[in-house]
Amino acid sequence: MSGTRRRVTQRDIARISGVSQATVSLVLNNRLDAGVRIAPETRERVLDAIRSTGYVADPVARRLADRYNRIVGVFTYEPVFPSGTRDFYHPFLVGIEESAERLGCDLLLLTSAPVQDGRRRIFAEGSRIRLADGCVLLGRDLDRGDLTRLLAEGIPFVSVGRRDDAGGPVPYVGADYPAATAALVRRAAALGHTGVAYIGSGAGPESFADRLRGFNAAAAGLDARHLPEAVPAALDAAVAEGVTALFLEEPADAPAVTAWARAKGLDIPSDLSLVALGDPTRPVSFDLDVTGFTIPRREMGRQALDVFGALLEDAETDTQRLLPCELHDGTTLTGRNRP
Amino acid sequence: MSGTRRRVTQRDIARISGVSQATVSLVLNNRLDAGVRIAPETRERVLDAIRSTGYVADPVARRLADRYNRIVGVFTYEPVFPSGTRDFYHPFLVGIEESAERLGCDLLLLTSAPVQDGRRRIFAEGSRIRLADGCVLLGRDLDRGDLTRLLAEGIPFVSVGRRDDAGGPVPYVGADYPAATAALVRRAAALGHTGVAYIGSGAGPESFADRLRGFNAAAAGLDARHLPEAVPAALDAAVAEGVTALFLEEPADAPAVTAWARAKGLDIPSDLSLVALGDPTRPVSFDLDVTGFTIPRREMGRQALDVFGALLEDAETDTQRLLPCELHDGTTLTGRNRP
DNA sequence: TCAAGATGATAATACGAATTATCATCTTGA
DNA sequence: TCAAGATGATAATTCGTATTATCATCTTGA
Repeated sequence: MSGTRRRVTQRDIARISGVSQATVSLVLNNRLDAGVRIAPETRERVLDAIRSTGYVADPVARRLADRYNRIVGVFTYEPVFPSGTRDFYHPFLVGIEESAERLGCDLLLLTSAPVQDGRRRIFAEGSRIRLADGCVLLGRDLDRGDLTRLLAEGIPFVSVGRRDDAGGPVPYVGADYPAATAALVRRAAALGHTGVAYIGSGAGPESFADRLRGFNAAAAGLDARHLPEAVPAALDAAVAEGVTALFLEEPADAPAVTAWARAKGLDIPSDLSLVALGDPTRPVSFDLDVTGFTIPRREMGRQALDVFGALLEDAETDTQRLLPCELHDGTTLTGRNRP
Repeated sequence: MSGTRRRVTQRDIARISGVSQATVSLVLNNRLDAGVRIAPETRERVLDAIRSTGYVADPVARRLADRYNRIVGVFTYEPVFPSGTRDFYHPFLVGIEESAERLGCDLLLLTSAPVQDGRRRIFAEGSRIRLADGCVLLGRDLDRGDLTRLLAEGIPFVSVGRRDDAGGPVPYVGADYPAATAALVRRAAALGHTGVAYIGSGAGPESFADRLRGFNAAAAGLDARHLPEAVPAALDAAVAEGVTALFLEEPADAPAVTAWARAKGLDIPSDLSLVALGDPTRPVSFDLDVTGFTIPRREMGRQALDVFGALLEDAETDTQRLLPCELHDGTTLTGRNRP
């Protein structure tokens, strides 16, 4: 390469067009306030120099001066391009990218955030979050401390997925798990199921708690129970007590549950119905078309950036949104005819 | 938001411990050079203040004082998170991310680049390519004009995939298609195939031309032909003239070719062998385990950033690298026993 | 006793852009 | 003709950190 290359700076533009650095800055920011005046022909001269050099402000310097860069940080609590969960996270990113393109923003993948205790922390030493105008957070369970600090420092951000308050309301675009889960429970009830079970912790990440809440609300009149883990012993007991429909918090558990059922000589769905509360977070190869609902991942990503844009511009928006999930008619939930 | 709590700065630390800001910086960076001396007890005092306040250097300011902003632009000629080609581009990004994390760089996805004539252009009006220290280019066919201009302007960049000169040598990390293709042709020859055909344009992107070149080189003594398109008529003719092994430039065409063969009553591989020259760029669901080679995508991404780092630091490196492809033993290339 | 060297810390400045206060110069109107 | 206002541009400063040149002060040794 031709020796040492230096960025083109405002000083360079100033020298080329015969004005001061301050003038260049004023032209660039299109300042038209009272008190700031630039002669049209001077403005043109500066703009010409900018065009001919392709000058772009150094985002680092801009941030130091507290300006925006049209850069959105994307922070995930796992590697951004994970191998295992990529199929799950990919649609979110597709949506995010779509909106970014529309908004004319670039995405900064916060890859240099070091991994501590097996997961990333936003505010680890040297985190470059401040390079971006703010960030979008992706991941199943975010660190509560991170959220609190983001709020406290006034850094604009949006979570993909509903979040509980963290020292203040957290902006998010989530999926309406309670509604979707409740709808499926009601469908099961309408099909004659009276013994239903929720399989999964129902605690930890908000998305788990939300599902369980929806389940409990809709199962009020039924014989409902909650199995924190999909272990054979618990499943055995539930079935023995008359449970005929299982609701899976983690759809990736479906193969394991199916295997158990097969071993027990139970047919799905004629003996036992199976409902998946969402999409599998791990890739599973599976032959059953499980009834359940689909998380509007792409749309969540898209709207997350919309909310983010509104936050930056202090525009009025609904900063806490729950999007409806689409119910999926599979083959694993059928009518209950036995007495 | 709870008022604006100002960051703790070196100035604050300096005030607390009764020294100058410069001293704080020296202590922080643990400078022990000749000419820089800090009394142990002063150092302790400063460190105490740092510990008690939880001070962390502002990465933005730190970078401003640096020559580089440690941002690597990632430019793709299609959306970075495409739906259709995701499985193909994904591994490159994984590798790029890995190296970025190691280098302490952040990745800026240039999603704001406007699409013109159906593809993105680097140097459009308002291009933000100069936000970063340089960039990594991804895509099957890059715009020659863009490459020329990048070279002319001395912007550090590395192409993922080999590129022809564009007014100068283009730094790249590519896959050695000629070698891999030639190896497979030789293997076919060793298995008794004498009539072989290359299916695909063999022109346009460098990766296509490279494959055809490798094919022709290794097929010198055979009855070789080149079918620019995988259309039935051409395939019929080739087979009629004694071709027994097909080499697919675009592995995603495999299902179409297989369907044609099936319709003609040709069995793969007993009547006709099939070789895939790389990985499918589009997702295909397919039941055959096609013999061919695999592009070292992750490693290409990784090394691309290594080269990029070397370019930035004017370090000596091989800036044009071809990585070997791994041959994949499938079930579609077998011995030819007929006379 | 006094110059030479060692020691410890600081002032000044750079990095690149944004902003405010200020300064010339030119128009007016009376 | 001259003060008041309009016009156009700039010098100086800010953001937080890193670095270099410089400056006191204190030890030595002869």
